[in-house]
Amino acid sequence: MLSNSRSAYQHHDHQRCIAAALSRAEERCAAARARLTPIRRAVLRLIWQSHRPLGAYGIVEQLPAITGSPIRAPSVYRAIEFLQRLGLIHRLPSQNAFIGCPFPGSEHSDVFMVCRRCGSAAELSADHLNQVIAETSERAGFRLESQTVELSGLCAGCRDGVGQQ
Amino acid sequence: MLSNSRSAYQHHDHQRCIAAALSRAEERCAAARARLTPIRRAVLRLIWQSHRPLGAYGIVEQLPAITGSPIRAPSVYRAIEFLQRLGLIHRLPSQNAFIGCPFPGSEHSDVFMVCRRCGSAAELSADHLNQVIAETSERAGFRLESQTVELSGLCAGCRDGVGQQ
DNA sequence: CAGGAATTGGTACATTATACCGTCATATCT
DNA sequence: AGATATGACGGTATAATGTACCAATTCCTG
Repeated sequence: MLSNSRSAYQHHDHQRCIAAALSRAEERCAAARARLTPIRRAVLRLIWQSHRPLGAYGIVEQLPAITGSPIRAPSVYRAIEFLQRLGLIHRLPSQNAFIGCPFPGSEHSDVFMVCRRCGSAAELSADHLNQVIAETSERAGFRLESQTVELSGLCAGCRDGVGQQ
Repeated sequence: MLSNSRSAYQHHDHQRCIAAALSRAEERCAAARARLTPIRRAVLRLIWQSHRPLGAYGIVEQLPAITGSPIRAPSVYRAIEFLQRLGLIHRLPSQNAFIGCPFPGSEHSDVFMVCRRCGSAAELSADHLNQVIAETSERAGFRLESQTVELSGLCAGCRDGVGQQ
């Protein structure tokens, strides 16, 4: 079972999180012969700034602090689309927001646990769960192609009253 | 396992679908001492017009044909909120659209199978799947409160090339 | 270097959703 | 029935999210 629920919900060296994500992104881009341009890199860094999903216009607001000059919505959405295509970020439909993927490149299907108190989202890819989803679809005569699973509730920290925020 | 995948994806007497949905709505409202006003009823009927999720502004456009006079967005959203609160409709976050719930009142958690070809969405509540989701959350230290599961793929009809649309 | 593809800049606009306030209807209590 | 509280609706304006389009620039490759 792949999961980043530890680091998403508990104290950790988040600078390492960011650095690791950017490093994985470099790899992915090299492998795909795609360019991690300054804008794309800045958008990815911003999305990784925390483990809380970030909206497109939140990015638009915060980008100038990184790039120096304002970047408009279309450019941000283009960067987002690129990062999504490479599997570096995911979109959480219920929030109109984006979150960094902790294991891009590895085959996995999206399951997100979103804490309603601290807002952090952890990603998880559990073979058993995926298998049951596949079986359930199959039994209903449905040919499953992709899935979005968003679980809402309380993360470990917030449940015990020691949440980060 | 509760599911309406038969009727959602195959030929059936859809007028009965609508009538049954409205009848269930009457019951729910009576039980909750809530009022199924003409607007709310018309919105519910429109959403049940097909098994394809319908957006709020699609409703705004089509409402005059039922009510006779134009109804603006805020009124539609108010009706939607009411119907959601009573569990009569669900929102599909990835589509910004709404779909009638085939089994309101009964305890269930939302799993939707959305056909990318015909656009129809069936709802399903599989005990086993729900249990595995609960277990997976638990194991990750997450206290699950609610869930949204959207499966995308091909329904039985479209898979076999005999889809309704 | 030339040519083509990819990327970005920027305006305008489309789509989805909500804040706000005034009015009207309904239910309840006396 | 009349007073009053609550709920529902009408309607304007605006917020928030997302896209179409075209021009300008940058980058790669022959």
